[in-house]
Amino acid sequence: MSGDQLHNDSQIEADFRVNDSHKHKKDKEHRHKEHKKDKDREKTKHNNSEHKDSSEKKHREKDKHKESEKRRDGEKEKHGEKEKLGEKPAEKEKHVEKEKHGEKPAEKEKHGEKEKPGEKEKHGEKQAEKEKHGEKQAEKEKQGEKQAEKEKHGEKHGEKEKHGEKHKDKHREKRKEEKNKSLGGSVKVKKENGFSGALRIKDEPEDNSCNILPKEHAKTLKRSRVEEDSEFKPKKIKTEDVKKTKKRKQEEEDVKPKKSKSRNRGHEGDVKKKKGKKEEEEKWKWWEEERHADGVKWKFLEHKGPVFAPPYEPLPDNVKFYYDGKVVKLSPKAEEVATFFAKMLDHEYTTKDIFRKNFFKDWKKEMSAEERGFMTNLGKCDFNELGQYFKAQSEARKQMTKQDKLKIKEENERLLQVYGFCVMDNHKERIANFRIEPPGLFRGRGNHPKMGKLKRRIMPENIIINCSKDSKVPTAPAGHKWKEVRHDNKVTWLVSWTENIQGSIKYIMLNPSSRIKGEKDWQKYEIARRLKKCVDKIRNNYREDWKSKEMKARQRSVALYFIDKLALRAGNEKEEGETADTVGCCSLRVEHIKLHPEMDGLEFVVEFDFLGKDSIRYYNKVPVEKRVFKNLQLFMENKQPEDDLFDRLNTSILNKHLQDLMEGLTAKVFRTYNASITLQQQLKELTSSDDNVPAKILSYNRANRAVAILCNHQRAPPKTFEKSMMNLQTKIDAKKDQLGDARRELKSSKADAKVRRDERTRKLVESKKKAVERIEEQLMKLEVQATDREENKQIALGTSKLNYLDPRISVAWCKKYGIPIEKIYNKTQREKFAWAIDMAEDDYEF
DNA sequence: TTGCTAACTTAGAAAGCCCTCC
DNA sequence: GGAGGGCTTTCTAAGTTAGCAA
Repeated sequence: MSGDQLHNDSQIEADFRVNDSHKHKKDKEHRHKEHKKDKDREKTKHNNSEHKDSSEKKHREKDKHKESEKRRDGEKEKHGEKEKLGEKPAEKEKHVEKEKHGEKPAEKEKHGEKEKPGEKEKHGEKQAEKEKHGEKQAEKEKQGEKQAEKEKHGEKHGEKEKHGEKHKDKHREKRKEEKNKSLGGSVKVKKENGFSGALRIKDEPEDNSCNILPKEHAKTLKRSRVEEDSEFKPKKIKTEDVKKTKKRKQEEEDVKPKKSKSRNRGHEGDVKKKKGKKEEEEKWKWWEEERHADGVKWKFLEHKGPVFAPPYEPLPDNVKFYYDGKVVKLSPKAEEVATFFAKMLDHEYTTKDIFRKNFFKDWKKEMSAEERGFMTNLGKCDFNELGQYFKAQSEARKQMTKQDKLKIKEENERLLQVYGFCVMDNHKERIANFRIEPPGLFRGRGNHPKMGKLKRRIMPENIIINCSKDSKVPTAPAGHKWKEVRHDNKVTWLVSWTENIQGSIKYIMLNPSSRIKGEKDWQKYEIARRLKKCVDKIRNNYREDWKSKEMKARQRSVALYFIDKLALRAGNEKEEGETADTVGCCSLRVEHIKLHPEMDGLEFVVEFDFLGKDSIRYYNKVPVEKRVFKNLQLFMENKQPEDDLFDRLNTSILNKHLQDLMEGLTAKVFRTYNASITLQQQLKELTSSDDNVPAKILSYNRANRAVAILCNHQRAPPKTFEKSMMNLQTKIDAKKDQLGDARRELKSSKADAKVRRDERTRKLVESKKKAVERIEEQLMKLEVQATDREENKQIALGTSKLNYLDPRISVAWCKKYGIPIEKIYNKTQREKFAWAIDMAEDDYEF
């Protein structure tokens, strides 16, 4: 069932989301009103089956939660320290009783306040050990239940109230069904990736000292740099290489043969090292210079402003639009929006109900009153001629003469030269996206409730320019003016505007090769390296918290365990009806996991199934530690599928906690850390110095793939995948035949040589031998290529390579095994990672 | 503490470009 | 030389995080 069949009434969906930690605008607006209503509802909640207002409901949940918290807090205060430990006298007695009867350390640990921290840790280990090595299942479970019972105390009451009400909600089932459909049949749903944690490397034999000071990590760098918190020193100004711009074209020329060589799988030929080296020498090595003081992003910034989308060109008269079979000459505005739809006719989007509904609604707003009057049914609109016209145009573009193509290319190059660069602190830097997004129809991913809405044309009057006071402010297009000119050197953007779909701000920023982006990237990996030093401590810490008396701490620790073990994203709360229903760790709902005490011969298996960022499905079956499993059971107790799994947790709470554990630590850092450490470890495991270059590259790709799988970087299999695999197989078969022939020839020449014993035949044998070797190598390369491609069918390597893998690991690997860096990073990637390529030696350790 | 949002990173899809092969 | 196909680049959506204000 396709995702568009999901309900498209976002209100309905919003109505039945029960989440006591959700915060919404609506809530705020209605806060005072709701508060009053709340009390009344409490009285009548048992018959309350027809609530229509989600914000009301959420607010109620929130208040109940608060009340429950208050109750607990009150109790805590009353009972002093004992309460802090979550244990009432009676319970304590029970506990002593249990100990008498030979309770396991697990029980003791629950009451860990009695133990010294060191003992605690030991206990934790022992416990894990014991659990692994055959404590009786039944006993364990019983224990877990008791524990859960106790720990829920003081919270359960509120929870029950909450759920008593929830059970009444008749629409919930509907929502559940829809969610299921969404998970099972959304457009972007991919095959199960089926990985377990097997690829993960969790324990580094490194010292586990927790180095939390950012200053320390700087020592590990090749060159020292000014620390974030250090006093600002005026940056050394390095004169810009004036040739650089002119050289760009030249460079591209230089790179062409390089590219071609590196792409040519048949040849392992050297790249043009000399030219490459020269190129790099002339690059500005910002990483050898001092950084700006904290917060200051630049001292001088000058640019030419953005490039606007070309104005709309009306359709030629012979291209007709029909409504209900009759030709309709649309007004210019309506026609423009109609062309947006027509250009997407081949796309699945235009078949989706939500898309069509949103489009038609917004299109109507652009129509004249007359058009609006009679065009009331999108189904009666015939865009086919328009669609064909655009297809023909696109074909014509492909068929253009070389000269015409060159003209366009030159014009693009001219635009790039004018608008594609800025001057930042005396250096000419490339801008990433200097073109303003053209108008069109919004293409949200997954089941986005706003797909199909009209993305309006951005005008200069919508644009905020950011540059330095002493720079030449870009001039607005004739007859227009900028919305605002700002001089804010605490931000990195050059241009911004607010888009109309989500009301979010869009920016024009610098290219990843720029100093400003590179520095940030470098810093990101340094933070991840700092995490490496304290990750053991943090892991021990969260393991301890699995036994905490505080529900919040338990949830936090289990969530952190997932983030660490499974590289899940933090999972911010999202506004319902505004975006696709996707989740991350903190926003997981009960319906997203299934608990299996035993599965496929493994104990305590958690089955995850949810849509993550970009509505990419995350499916994984993971054996977890018993304590995690029991905690999950506890978190799910008395909850409905659509309730938050971690109802006491959000990303803000989690990140604040992480900040206390290590300066600069956030949930995201775990992804970077685990990705990089996995790459390093996998490279060590997979690379053999005896291998030839293609085999080593296959090992690299496999290591990269392990990370991509860990991070769940999926892609839709290329449309031409099957065909290209078949072609490759044909090539392999042909090569095998060729090899057979060559071997036969070698054999016969050898026989010949035995008889004749002359120089000529001996030489012939030699050449036949070489031919066989050459073909064997070619065959091996093809086979490696096939393996690589097959393994890569649904995995996207680029995202992890670009965003999660410390490039110095790759650089060091290349240096160590004599692999040209061009085999791993293409030109753009080399530009982005210039800092790493320059500074990492073959012995670099992440 | 909560809500809001600016600023930035991360993400997959689509478009564009260029190489290989016939 | 042009068709096919793979790699690169562009595009922009969708996340995360920090910081501010009430």
